[in-house]
Amino acid sequence: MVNTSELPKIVTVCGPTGVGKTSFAIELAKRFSGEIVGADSMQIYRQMDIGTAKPTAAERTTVRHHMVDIVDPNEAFDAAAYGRRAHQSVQQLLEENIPAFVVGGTGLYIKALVQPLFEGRASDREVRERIQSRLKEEGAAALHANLKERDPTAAARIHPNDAYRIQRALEVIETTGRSISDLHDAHRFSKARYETLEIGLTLPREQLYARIDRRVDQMIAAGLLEEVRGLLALGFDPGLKPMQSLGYRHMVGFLQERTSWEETLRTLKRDHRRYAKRQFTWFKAVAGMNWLAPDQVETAAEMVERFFNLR
RNA sequence: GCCGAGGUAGCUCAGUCGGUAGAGCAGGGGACUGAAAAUCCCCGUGUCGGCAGUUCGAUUCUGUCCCUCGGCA
Repeated sequence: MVNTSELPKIVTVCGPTGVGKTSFAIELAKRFSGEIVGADSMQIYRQMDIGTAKPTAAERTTVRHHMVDIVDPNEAFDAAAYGRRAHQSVQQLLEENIPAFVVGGTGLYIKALVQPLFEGRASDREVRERIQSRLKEEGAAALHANLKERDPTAAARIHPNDAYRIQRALEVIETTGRSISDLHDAHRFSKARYETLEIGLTLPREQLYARIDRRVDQMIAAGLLEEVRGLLALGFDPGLKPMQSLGYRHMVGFLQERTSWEETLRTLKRDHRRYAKRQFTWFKAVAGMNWLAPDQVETAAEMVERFFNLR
């Protein structure tokens, strides 16, 4: 058993898209004169505001936000980079004695902050491109078969259709000379950087889905289509990672006349719902999660007080 | 009121020459260690509109009632 009492304390607030994390967290952080560290894989991108439901300028004046608007859409970024940079932000807050509230819906990012990922190395472009072209030519099944020879444990864990993970496993072998399964087995998320109070926001499925539908309509009304048109005009390629995310890929599909407007809205809402469901699956598996409704700020505040031993 | 068509999974429908049923969409569950708003896996029991009759057995045939949609009055 790891003694966590020595670790610095932070509060995390997570939950599915559209549940109301932003206003909840701002209200909570305000009471403790804390600051927010975003844990959202899309809000990190500048110029992508409407589709990512980024906190407004006013909200960010009320409570200072970190890890939002930190890279351009065409810059490389990933969970490990997030873990490093978010850790720096939190360190700084701790030094200044400011309570840190890590808020967002990207489970892997929160994990990468609290329990750093295994020591690997970002795959260099050459290796990644080589594997990608092999994937294109030979297909996922062939690469899976190849992985089975080089790292049978990983091959057993990864489904033959899961092209991304097959690719990653091969990358790790080529960049580190070791198998990803060995590295994982040695790592196992055994060390934590912080002691956390984990708050998960939830709502009955029906209510959440109604909120999501409404929120998508609001994004459209706020000019999501124009935002995407602007990004394209600035030269950002539709193939860029953030351009493949919810909302952005849908607007691109419409602009390229692949889908009607009606179909675009339908799939956009549907895909948001499916995303929310996947987030639930992730967060449900987090041990020690304290589930609350988004209007239970009061309860959350009491939990935070106890957590920080403020009374 | 009469004539016609139909009432089967949340929605749109298929089907059973009588042995209690299946697709698409929607939805649900799960995985997740440097692309994670990504990627991947698994999941279809529903008074076959109600009641009665025929039958060993009816969602399937017959009768009747209810409802929906057309057309005619």
